[in-house]
Amino acid sequence: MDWLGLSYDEGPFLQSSLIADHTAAAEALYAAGRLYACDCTRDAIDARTAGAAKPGYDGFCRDRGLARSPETALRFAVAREGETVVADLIRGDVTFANASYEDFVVVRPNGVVLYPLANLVDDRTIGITHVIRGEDLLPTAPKQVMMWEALNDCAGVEVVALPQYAHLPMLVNEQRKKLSKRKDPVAVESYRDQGYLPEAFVNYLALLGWSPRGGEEVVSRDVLVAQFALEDVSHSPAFFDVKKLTHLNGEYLRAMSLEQFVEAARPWVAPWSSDWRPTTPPPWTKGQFDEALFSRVAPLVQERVATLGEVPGMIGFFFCDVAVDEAAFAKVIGNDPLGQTMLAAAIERFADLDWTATDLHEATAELGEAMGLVLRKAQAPIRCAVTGALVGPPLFESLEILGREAVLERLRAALARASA
RNA sequence: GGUCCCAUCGUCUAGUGGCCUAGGACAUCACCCUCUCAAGGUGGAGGCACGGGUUCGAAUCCCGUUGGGACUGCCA
Repeated sequence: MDWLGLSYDEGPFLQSSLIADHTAAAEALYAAGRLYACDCTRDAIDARTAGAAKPGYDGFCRDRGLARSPETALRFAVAREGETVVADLIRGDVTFANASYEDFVVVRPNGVVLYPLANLVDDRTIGITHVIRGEDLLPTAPKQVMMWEALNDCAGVEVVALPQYAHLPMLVNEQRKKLSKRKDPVAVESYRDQGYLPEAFVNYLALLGWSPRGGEEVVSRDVLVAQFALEDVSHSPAFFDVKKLTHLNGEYLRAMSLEQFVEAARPWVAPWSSDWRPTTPPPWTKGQFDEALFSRVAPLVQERVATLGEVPGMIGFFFCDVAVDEAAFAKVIGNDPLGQTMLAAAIERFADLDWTATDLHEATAELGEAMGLVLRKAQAPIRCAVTGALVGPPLFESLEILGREAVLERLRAALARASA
């Protein structure tokens, strides 16, 4: 929540500190005859209702006039007729038949007030105006409305207006099932760890079930706050699409200034100088890393990554020994005589050359031309020798930044490796 | 089983009776750009679940069907 910049205006409140209120509310309800004692065990209820059309508690103890004891729980006497309406900000009035609710337990035999009532009492005492939660809680909303109104009817209990309810659509997985904390990757921290920006994450989340006016999907937090309305929220479940999140994150990354990008990437490229650090460290050491060098390299990768976690892998060759992609090496150098010739020619040509990206570019093009190779073919062995891979940041800028000595050294090493 | 919710491209959505031969975004495909990869540009394919109504006119309203989901604890 902190990471996402989401904060609260008051609280947090500890439910345990409001226990006296919970008990008082339960007593008031009992005194008003809305709660009754019940000593049925689960087994007894099941035995009684086995084969019945309607499962659940059958109201057996409702009229038995049982006295309260350490063996009795307190159940709420739900009206047998009529209906309860939940005025939902998102879905409108949702009507439930009271008969479809059983007399649910509100207080345990040991006196503990259960969550549904406790939660509701907290809302009343804290002055909650809006209850915004997942759609999965919609079926329990009538119970709360019933109890809320029952409480308002109790003598000596302050009348409090019902809060506004808003039941948000569920977030589902590929199987269209409600997202599960156990089975699905819902940990926000892991997105931070992978290098998603909080602004992008919040932006994407807002897009799930809601859309900004005007059609522009990249919206700042200010616009979000100004435009968002519960009434506009979609009614149907949404699938969390990481691909789209990733795209959006890339847009945010590219929209940053160089300074912002460099700073945002710090935890991934220089974790030792950052308060927070991702679980995967960069392939280089603190001694190998060069802050100034990174600033020069950053523009090369800023528009090529969609998450900050991708940065280290893309620029490792600037700071430490190249991790050679064997398949790539074999393809353009090991098994390709032309590639080796190209390297040899480059070593000679690069020895004395104005060390600028432009000259490097031209020289490589000319070398290739002399061998009948287009530039895309000519640069491949050089790229592989220097960066270890066939894909990466712009080659000639990279060579310029890396410096003549390092480049020549790697070209020679690759050539030696090929003939070994 | 019962109750409730939901139903527009693969995905997220715009759409509140005529502006819809249904718009956008992600993904996807093609082309362009190009030193690789991206980014960017252009274009393509792709959807109103089905059936009845209501109406001069339905993606939009009503009913039904089908499909999906949630809930159904002396857990929170």
